[in-house]
Amino acid sequence: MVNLKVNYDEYIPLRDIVFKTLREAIITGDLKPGERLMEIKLANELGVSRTPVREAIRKLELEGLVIMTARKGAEVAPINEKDLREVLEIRKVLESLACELACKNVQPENVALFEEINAKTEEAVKNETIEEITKQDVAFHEAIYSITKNDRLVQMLHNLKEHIFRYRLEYIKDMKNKGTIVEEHKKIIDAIASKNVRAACKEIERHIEVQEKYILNTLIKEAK
Amino acid sequence: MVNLKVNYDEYIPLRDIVFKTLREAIITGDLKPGERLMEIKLANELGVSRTPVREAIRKLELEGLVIMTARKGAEVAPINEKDLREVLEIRKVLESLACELACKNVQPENVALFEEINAKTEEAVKNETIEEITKQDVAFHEAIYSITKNDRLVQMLHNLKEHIFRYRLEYIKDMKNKGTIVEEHKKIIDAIASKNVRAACKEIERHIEVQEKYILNTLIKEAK
DNA sequence: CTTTTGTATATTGTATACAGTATACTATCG
DNA sequence: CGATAGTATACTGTATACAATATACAAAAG
Repeated sequence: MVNLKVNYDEYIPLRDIVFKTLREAIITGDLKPGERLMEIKLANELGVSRTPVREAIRKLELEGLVIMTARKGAEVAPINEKDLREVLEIRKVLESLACELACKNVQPENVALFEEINAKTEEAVKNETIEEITKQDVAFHEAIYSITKNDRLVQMLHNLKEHIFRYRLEYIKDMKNKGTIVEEHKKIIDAIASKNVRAACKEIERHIEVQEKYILNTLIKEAK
Repeated sequence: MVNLKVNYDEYIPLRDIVFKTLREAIITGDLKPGERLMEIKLANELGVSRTPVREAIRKLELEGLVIMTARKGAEVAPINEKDLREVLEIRKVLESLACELACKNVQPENVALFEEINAKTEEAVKNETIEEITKQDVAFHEAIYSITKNDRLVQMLHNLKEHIFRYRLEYIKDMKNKGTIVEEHKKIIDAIASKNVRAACKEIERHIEVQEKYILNTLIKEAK
């Protein structure tokens, strides 16, 4: 008998496509803070009916990317300093936990991957290709997540990252900061490689604090 | 002119009522792990149409209380040791963060409330009224949350607590453990009152680890 | 008797319809 | 001219209808 199996992952309900589409639009700023999400309009634009749009909005609501007002509908959640501080405060301890777990589970091949990613990051910094820097930065954190063996933690970090991406675009453009990313990552790699939990946590927290300062600076500058 | 204002909080969409109802049913075990959530059946039982039921399920899905299978529908998420460990691992660092923030913001009147709650807990332990112990235990943690000034953290802790409640019912029944709750809470109160971040974090983490052991014990016993 | 195939039924996925509320605009009154 | 009431429109909330897929059972073939 031939071993055939339908890949259930191939079928994606419209609601999930709509969900991802809207989420992306919010994160990139295509849909701006305060902008209303009108079901019929979105349904027409996406070529679907209201039902999948509504279901997608329910999910965005729980992720905190949209705010509901009864009988008025959804609007894109505002971005502000308080929200950013809250998210980063939480992200700091969760990334720290991820590093702690990474220290426990790390294998030589993981370290090799970390270093490979960081080499690519360094290259991207030299070429000043912002998109590539961002991509490699994400890859680096993902590489850490992948060895935590805590799926829920990974999921939560992904969710937080979505929120941060709404701010971070500006941050990463700030040239002064780019060189430090590679150095910071290097310190984190060394700490994890030597299974030094305390150092790994300290470094990742510092790494996020640096980000926080830059993003907040950008925010404050923009507000002026 | 009379200052009248419609209270928008009074209107609650059916989807939210259904959501809360189903969540409660899952947490209490009314809906058992693996049980299918069939839309028409639930809609009939609740006296509503499928639409609000579906939207409620979308939220439960994102909270991780139900698992979706494409074109087959939702079923109540299983409870198992891995999931519990993951949730507790995360909860530990988030409760710890809550304590840290509480240390920063604590006022004398907050400490008074903590002690009032703990006195009630002690009373409940003496009377061996399990329901009251649980209620006061929740109140204690809520009291800490309320001074963190991080709404997102509070929301996340609530979500995690839902998951833990699915296990904790058994744990709290175990008499041997009851006395220690009051002692542990006392240590946490003292640490927060004296703004000793390190001690507060240590004590809350230990507090959760004790819980973890008891719950895991119960789980393993049941599995046999 | 076992396996396969066909068919009926149940269930989800998606679209549409209807009802009620909010919003914007216009006309009327003071 | 300003304020208020009336009316039309737009939008959400909820229910229902239709389509496609999954499941269960029975009949037929081997």
